[in-house]
Amino acid sequence: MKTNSKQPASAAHQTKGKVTLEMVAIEAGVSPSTVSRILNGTAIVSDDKKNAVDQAIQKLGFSPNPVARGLAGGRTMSIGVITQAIDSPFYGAALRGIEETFEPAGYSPLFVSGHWNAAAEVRCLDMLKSRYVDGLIVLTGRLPNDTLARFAQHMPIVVTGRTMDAPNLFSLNFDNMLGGKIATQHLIQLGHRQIAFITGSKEHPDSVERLNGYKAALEAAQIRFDPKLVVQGEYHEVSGLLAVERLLDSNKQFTAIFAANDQMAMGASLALHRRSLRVPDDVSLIGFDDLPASMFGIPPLSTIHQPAFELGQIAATSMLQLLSGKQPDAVVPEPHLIVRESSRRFRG
Amino acid sequence: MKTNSKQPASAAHQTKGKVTLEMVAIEAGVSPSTVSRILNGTAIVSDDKKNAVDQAIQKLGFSPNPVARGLAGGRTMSIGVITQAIDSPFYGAALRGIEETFEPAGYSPLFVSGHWNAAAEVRCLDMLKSRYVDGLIVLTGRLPNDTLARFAQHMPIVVTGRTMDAPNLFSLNFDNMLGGKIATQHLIQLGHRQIAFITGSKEHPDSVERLNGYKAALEAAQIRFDPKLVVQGEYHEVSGLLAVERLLDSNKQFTAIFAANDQMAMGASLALHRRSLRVPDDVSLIGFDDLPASMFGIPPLSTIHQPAFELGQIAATSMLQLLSGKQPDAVVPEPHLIVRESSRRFRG
DNA sequence: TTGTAGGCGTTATCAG
DNA sequence: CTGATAACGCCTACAA
Repeated sequence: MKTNSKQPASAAHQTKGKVTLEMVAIEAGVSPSTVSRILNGTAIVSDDKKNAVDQAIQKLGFSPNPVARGLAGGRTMSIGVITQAIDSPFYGAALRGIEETFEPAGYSPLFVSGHWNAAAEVRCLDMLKSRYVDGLIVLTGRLPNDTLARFAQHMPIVVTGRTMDAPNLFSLNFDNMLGGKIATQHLIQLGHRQIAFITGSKEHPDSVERLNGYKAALEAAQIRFDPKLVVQGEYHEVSGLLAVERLLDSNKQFTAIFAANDQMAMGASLALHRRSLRVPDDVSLIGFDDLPASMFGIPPLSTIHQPAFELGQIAATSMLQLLSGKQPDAVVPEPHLIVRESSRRFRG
Repeated sequence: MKTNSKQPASAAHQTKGKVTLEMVAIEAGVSPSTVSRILNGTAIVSDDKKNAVDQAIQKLGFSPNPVARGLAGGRTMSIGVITQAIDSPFYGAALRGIEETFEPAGYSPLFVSGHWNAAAEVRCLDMLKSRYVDGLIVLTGRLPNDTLARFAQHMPIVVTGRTMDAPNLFSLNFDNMLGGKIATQHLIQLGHRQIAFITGSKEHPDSVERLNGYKAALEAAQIRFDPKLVVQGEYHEVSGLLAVERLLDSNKQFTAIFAANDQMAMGASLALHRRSLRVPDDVSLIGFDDLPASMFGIPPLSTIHQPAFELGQIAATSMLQLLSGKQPDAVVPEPHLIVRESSRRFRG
């Protein structure tokens, strides 16, 4: 809990007429440049002047104007954040993590949606550049690596959902393959051998990684991979529902389903329910992401926890480090299994 | 050092080096002020100059710098949006509506979270003002009306979740009372007479309105209002779950539950499930909001549809109108009932 | 109708 | 170390 107990001195809270840097300079009896230098730590200034300025700042309740800063080539104190849908239940938590870690640092995030569309993301990029953001956080998306690398020449970038190496850029990847493997292993350990997999959108790299994890787990358990058990989804509820219906209609036997995300798992669950198949009694189900809502599904959904909130925090922290010239070294937590009530031992 | 070298105008679409208004002016053979005037429609300019400028803009791929605009006192083309939690499943849709309607208009929203906390919202306000947003959209929250009215002197404001009248301010309210009434009536028409109500957070005005609707419906049906059937929740899943447990433990009889929002309904549903009470066979359940996920609950949740996405669109549209000097006249759609599978006729 | 000259609040580049 | 003096890119009087 941050209490931000930084109330400016006396009548400063009035904040009415804007206080400018120049006013501070006059009040402190120094030049504007000196004030600026103190504010930005751009150069060393004598202690007495520094004190005088600090006091003047307190007294007047001055706070630098980010817009003017932007124009003058300084820092805007704003970071562009390209998410893919502003209302995504998954990225939502990441945005919160970003917001919360930037706030105490005085930075404000600028959220824009890329809609999983490279062209749209490029537009976001231009918009953000025109607004002089100090840095950029890209939550996955489809921008080509080299576009990102090129952009990183202008401002620091933190990207998630991929691993790449470029100057002034830090990437944060989550081990989707491992997550997929863990989920599948869980089902296998429960005695399931006919495990269906609902994929995410074809173009999503993480979906294919999760599929790879599924295959790896199968192979490790010497279960033959059967393409007929793989059905295409698109990462949202209806697609999960439809996928299961197709699966059912195909008459392919299965005793468990691994959905590449929780939203599809929810859809799958409903499809099963409609056909009078009970979860987990008749078929076990596991999702991926651990959305807040998954805990309250009926039954509560077993899933792979993905640390979206922490991911946001880490991305923001890394950005802060980049901004201050340090090399970030954070690492995304490993996926881990959350066993709830949608999966259980297979009894033939 | 910049030698003021003109761009040879050809590779303009490259958008590389920033194109300034001054460059456009030179290209078109007019003065910067003329270009500005054309851009902002500030004054009448001769057709030929206008054409020349338009062409120059096309050719150079010019687009005005919002930061410079902000500093110079013009429009930043950005609108502050105070939402309450950036990852709220309910407001998420509204944000999307806002984003989508602003985009084609060239405005970009600045999303900040107020956390249902007046002090935090005031900080957001200051932050947004310092960033020279052209307008402000406030999604409910707890800011006092007069604070809003005062702020509206500086910039147009659109508020949701309340009805108030002030110059340069437009308010959009949803009929929560009616919604609550409709939900309760639905249950009553199904034959239920012992209907529990799970409230939202105490301080939320919409929660008490929904409760009022509940009471009104009861009264209209000549059912005595019983305070013991009202349990306190806090608008999130766990609180709904806990509320139902308390209700069950109180041994108070009931055959249906109306939860003041879908999230609590989900929690309630799980609590019922844990006690082996089936929805809707043993108890009918209805929520409020119609979250995207509610359609995929088990069973799919009956609820009151609240047009969050449209609300966002309407708020943004109204802002656009305010910005162009028109008086908004939009009105929020009325609540309506969505009957799904969590409610059914009572059979004693 | 159109151009010129300031100025918006900071930072950066020079001299001292 | 510190202080003038330009920018930054645009808008808005004021003049012409």
